[in-house]
Amino acid sequence: MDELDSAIVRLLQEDARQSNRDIARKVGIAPSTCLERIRLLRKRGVIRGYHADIDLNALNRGVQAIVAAQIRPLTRDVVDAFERSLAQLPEVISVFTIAGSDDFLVHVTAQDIDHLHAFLLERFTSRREMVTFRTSIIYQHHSKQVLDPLPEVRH
Amino acid sequence: MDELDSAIVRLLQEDARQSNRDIARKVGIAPSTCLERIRLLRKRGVIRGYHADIDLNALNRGVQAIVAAQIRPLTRDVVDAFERSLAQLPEVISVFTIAGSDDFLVHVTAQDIDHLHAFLLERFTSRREMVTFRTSIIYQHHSKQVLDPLPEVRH
DNA sequence: TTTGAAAATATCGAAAT
DNA sequence: ATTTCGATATTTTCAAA
Repeated sequence: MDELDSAIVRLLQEDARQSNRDIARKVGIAPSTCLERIRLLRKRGVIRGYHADIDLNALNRGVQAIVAAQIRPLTRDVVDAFERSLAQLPEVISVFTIAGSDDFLVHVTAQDIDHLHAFLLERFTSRREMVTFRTSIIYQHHSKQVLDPLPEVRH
Repeated sequence: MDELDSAIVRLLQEDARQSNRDIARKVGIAPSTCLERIRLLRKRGVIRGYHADIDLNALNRGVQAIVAAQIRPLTRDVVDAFERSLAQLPEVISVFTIAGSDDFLVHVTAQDIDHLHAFLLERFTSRREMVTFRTSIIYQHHSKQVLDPLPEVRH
């Protein structure tokens, strides 16, 4: 990851659909070099993928919430099964496994408040491993789409 | 948003860098039609952008945490200023404004635990509007990259 | 890394279904 | 309204320097 790679990564975060040629021009290298660099970044796992960012309203997901969940026992089996089953639910869009009094933060979406309520009653309340969960409606969510590398640690 | 649009949106979520030609072939329409549909989806704001997904470790962001923050007073001025100042911090990658006992969930990243600690001490502890905040280290974060529309509500 | 050339793709207007 | 066609511009891709 030199300066060139960082610049390429930054541009692809800004607009993943711009042409290799444009990226090459902006960072000041030949298109073929740029192409090869992007390939390597992809292969090394630095670039994990390219994804369109879609308006949740257009996906009929007008309501969002964060569910803070506590489960027991915290064994690998139970934790893994819980995570896997969450991942299968269409309403679940992201899961944070965390340390602290809560074990998970689950970012969920639904058509409206009624669907959110029904979803939580059907998929959360009834779980055997669920100890408690608290639901917080999300008023707004702003996510940074372009992240720069943080400065290296001085030795 | 008909079936065709949904299919295009799904494909662009899976891989935003595939060619218009490939997308057209996969959904079974002419490339020119596909191009026009993608343009309209973009124009209508259904597609908000295309972004490369980058490995946080490669960005020197090996540690993640969620900070649940409570601020007062909850006036528009204070809330807006708080959100704006968070957005400027390189460590902050996403902010949820929520209802409930906490007002914000702030997703932050840092080089390591020491930097996270220093960051929180410098940028959170000292704020005048901050009533309390609790920090939870993130062990894992899984985010769905492809979201389908939720079923329409029956009338 | 770059150059250069061929193959693939994007793009647009016009005509057709 | 969508598609097909044709024509051109642009881009990707790779072999060779």
